Amino acid sequence: MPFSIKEASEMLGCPAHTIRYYEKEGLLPNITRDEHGNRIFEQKDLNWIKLMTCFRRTGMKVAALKQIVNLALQGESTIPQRKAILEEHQQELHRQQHELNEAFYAVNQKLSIYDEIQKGTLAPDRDLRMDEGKLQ
Amino acid sequence: MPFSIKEASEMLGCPAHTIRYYEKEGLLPNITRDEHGNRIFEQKDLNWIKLMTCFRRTGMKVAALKQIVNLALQGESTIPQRKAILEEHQQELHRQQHELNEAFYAVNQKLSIYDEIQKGTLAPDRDLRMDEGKLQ
DNA sequence: ATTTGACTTAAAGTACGCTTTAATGATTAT
DNA sequence: ATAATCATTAAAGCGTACTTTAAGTCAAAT
Repeated sequence: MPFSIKEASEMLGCPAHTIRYYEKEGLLPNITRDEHGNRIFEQKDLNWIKLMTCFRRTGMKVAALKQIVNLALQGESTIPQRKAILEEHQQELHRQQHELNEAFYAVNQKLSIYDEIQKGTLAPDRDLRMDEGKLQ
Repeated sequence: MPFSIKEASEMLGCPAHTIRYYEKEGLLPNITRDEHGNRIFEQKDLNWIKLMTCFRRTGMKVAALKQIVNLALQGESTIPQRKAILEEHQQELHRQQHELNEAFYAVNQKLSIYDEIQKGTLAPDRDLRMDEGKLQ
């Protein structure tokens, strides 16, 4: 059940150096060590790292994650603050969803313009243009 | 119909310095100048900048945008390469959508765990844990 | 025995995308 | 006339998140 940093790294798809970096930054407060000082990862640690990387990949800053951890370590009374941080990230996710939708629209439009040029349906001089007004 | 850099900046919600930086990097090849060397932005320029920032905000690198522009300047024969770049970005958008969905799930779950702790429905010692197995 | 490989640390380096600074010039307002 | 406001450039600086390097410890394999 316990894993080495290499195993953890492989299971998570996350470089061992990055895991050490996260621990140093205070994102992983409960990683124990064996008799040689080597890190031991349990399943719950992997789950926590998964959560951290999930939030990181969607743009939450290391400093914000650190803050959540620090608050959690102070106990239940800090739940309102933690909630506020997560709700802020939820907002950020909504913003990203909006940007993603716009980008999907734009890339699809560009690709179909290319198709039309290649089929000869469209004059070829629109290379550096958007179709006016369609992108908010 | 023509705009100063300040007007463009305000209309786009993008710092003037950033617009200059994009031009210097070759992302905006067709910006003309007035008799004093000041940039003049037309609606089509604004549309193009909008497209560039849309792609940038979703993680496309400045170098990739530059490459698209360079290819477009070489004419219609480069459409296949441009298409390839855009299709790669489309893949990237799908990856981001997946990450966004995971993050939405995780943040919602965390928030409802907080709610349950506050309502007394859940024991309060799960602060640093994910609910096992629910996040892929 | 010694080589191989996994682990440790602290610190320096890198990539990227701006952002700020500094030095200068022109137009408009008072 | 002079100050404020807008513009220009090149270059330096910055923030973030790693990533790499260097130097070392330990245990198993040859």
